[in-house]
Amino acid sequence: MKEYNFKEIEKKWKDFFASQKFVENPSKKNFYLLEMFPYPSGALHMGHMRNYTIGDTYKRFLEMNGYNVIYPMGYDAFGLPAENAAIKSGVDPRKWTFSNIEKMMSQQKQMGLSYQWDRVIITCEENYYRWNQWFFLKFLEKGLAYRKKAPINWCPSCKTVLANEQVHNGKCWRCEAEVEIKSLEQWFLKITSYAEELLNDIETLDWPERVKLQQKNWLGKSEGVRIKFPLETEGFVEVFTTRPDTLWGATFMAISCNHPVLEKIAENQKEEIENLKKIALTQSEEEKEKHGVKLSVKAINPVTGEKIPIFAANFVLMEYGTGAIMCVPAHDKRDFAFAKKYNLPVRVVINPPGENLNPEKMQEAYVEEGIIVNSGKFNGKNSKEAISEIIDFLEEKKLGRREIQWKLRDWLISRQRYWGTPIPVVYCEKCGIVPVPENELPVKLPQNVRFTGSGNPLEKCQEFVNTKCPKCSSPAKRETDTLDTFFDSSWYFLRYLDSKNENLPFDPKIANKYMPVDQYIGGIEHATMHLIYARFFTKVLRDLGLLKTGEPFKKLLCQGMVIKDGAKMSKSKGNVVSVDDILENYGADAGRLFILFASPPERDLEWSDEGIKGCVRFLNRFWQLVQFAFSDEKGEKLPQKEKDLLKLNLSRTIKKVKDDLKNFQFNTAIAAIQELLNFVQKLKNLYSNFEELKETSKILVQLLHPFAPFITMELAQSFEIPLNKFPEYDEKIIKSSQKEVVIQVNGKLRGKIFANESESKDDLLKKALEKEKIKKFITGEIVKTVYIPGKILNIVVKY
RNA sequence: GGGGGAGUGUCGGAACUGGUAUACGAAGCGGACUUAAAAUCCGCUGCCCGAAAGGGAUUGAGGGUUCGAAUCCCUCCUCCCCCA
Repeated sequence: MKEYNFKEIEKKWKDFFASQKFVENPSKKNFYLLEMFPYPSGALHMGHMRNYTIGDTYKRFLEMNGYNVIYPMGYDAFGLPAENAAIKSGVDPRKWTFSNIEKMMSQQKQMGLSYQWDRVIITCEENYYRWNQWFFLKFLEKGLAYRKKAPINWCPSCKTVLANEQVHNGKCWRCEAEVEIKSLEQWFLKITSYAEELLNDIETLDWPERVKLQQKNWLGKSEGVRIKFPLETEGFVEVFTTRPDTLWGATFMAISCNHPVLEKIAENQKEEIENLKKIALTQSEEEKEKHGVKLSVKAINPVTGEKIPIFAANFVLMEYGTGAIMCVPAHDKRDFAFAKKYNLPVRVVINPPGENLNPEKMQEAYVEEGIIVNSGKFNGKNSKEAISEIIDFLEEKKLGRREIQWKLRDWLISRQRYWGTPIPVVYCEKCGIVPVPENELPVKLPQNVRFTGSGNPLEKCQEFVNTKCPKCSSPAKRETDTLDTFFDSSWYFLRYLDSKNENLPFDPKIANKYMPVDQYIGGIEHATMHLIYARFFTKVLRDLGLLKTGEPFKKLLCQGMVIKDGAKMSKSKGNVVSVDDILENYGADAGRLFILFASPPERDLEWSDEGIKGCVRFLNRFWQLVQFAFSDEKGEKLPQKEKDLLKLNLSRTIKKVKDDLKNFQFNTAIAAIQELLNFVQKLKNLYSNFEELKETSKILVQLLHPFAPFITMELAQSFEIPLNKFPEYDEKIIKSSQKEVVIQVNGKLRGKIFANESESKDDLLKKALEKEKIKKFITGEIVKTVYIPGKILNIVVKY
């Protein structure tokens, strides 16, 4: 008998799996299955392996159930690591990236992933990023892209811009110099104009609740009111608040140190305010202490008529709301702390139910809802319920108006980096900002640049920077910023569908046929950024007439992390398991099987070397059994009872595996197959090569195929087992089978009786009472019996 | 600080809609094969009492609803993730 040699088998079939093409059978339904494409950082890690194993298993299952499945793969190839490698070791980012892609692709092929490789896209290739530029121009035309000043992290020693994650405790990650905040003109996309729609459409998505919630929080819609506070001199300052129920308790006001009103009312305090600005810039939100400069001019609380002090404060942002807030120390934590520090009055306007707060004795702000006091005609009302009434009152008196605020900011897409999509605009002294005409795309990334680690290499590349104005042909300069790589990943799923199109990013007819993506699989870390940007992009493309759908991903599965020794795998912890080692030592089938078996997909997966050995053992037993079934070995006849039981178990297992796979419950599906194998093996030990063993093995091979494609493919070829259809089960056999009914006395297990589901309660009770083991617990009068057919009979006895 | 998720044997994890808690796998123990080991195969294996038959307690802690709770409700504890 042939031994199971995974190396030989996997080598034999990997190219076959990698050469699969999408064949559209019009009588079958289409299904678009998508996995998040990787950043080509070097080699696959276990998180990738988990993501793709889930996808490929599901894809094979769908195909066996009669779907045409679109299953593409690509590489998110622009980004910082390539550029950092160039700075560090002088390698060309392009070469670095492509050699990583080659490595990762070969690993993916070794895993047996059956991607349609003819669709592959690599975002750093011209035929991809030119369409980024094309989209940028469309955004510009539609008024959805604009320039404005925005703060960036600047390392004065490396002379470069840093991403947030490259700033560690206010210092540059590479040279540890203090990071400065600089203000630069940068490009933004107006994602905020889609905020309302992005929020409303969340309801239509079949996504995990926690991701939907994270998106809602990220968008951060708050309904409130804009209130005018007159100044004692002249003019007014507007504040935005979601808590107008506390307006009567506003005893001071805080405004941003960049607030324009300061020009008028704080001329004599300029120096103090400048000092405050410095604190605001250098400290991160977390460690920032609340500082304020008391202004000489006071404001008037519009409902109490009281004069209240104004502070320029470092914790009020000009970007959010109106750049000014009303402060209610009694009912807001931050205001309370500030009031204590500067010795400001605290006035209670909301009492907890059944209690009267004493402002002098309060240790902390009372932020909950309660009963309104000290607020004129609203006294005695519930604070939360009264909010809307109070806003009506303010609108009526022309003191304020209803307003909606969002936490969502416009999307900053400028990166002062080389390795990204050049933003296709030109700066001309005469014409200003001029978009590069469509027919001149792509604006190519120059190849001969130097990476010094200081500044953006594009700025120093003269043949790139110097150009002619497309409008007036006078000398002009190119934009040297490149696009955020989230731009690339916001539409890649559309390019897959028509990856070779030379005239358009994709043909709308083709996209409309397959969009939206039916199932998207990826990590939870993308719950906000990528998944919001892609949704936004899709809506814009819909409004450009390129797409019918406004939502890209119908269903989403977020897989958990792969951990080892209780911690996330990372180089610094030294607990990284290499994908190459797994494939080399245990094989792709065993690796896939273990990943799916060890934990349900959405939960974290604890890696275990012992665990994967268990999967190797299972595959070995599986191989041996099927080989034996198709050998010349003779067997005995199965007794009728065993025959029936085998039939029942087959149907039950097929049903369970099918149902579980539909719900991504791979772990229990595999357990069911193992259970079946254990059962069949016991029959084999007793009856050797019994007649039904061949048919049973065939079903086992078919059931296991989506999980372990190599071993099953090899067996299928040897013994002519079709793998194009998922096996079928007989519902009748499952329904009519006898079930073990549990007999309880007062809720405690006292015995078991086999019975049909049609068995009557009285008959079963009679049978139960005949049993000595059960009878002895009936020590009093039977008050009640509860019978769930096929499950339990509970006899309730009174003592 | 805000939001979310999770606590079940020695470990990873099962348990349908409230209905046999611990499926499946790992580890452990015993046996077979072997000169020996590994591999493989067979059997046992959550805890307490008991020689056994059997019985009792048990799903982070405490309480409640119910004939019946890992599952539903309340209070509390611990861990993880995301956002700030």
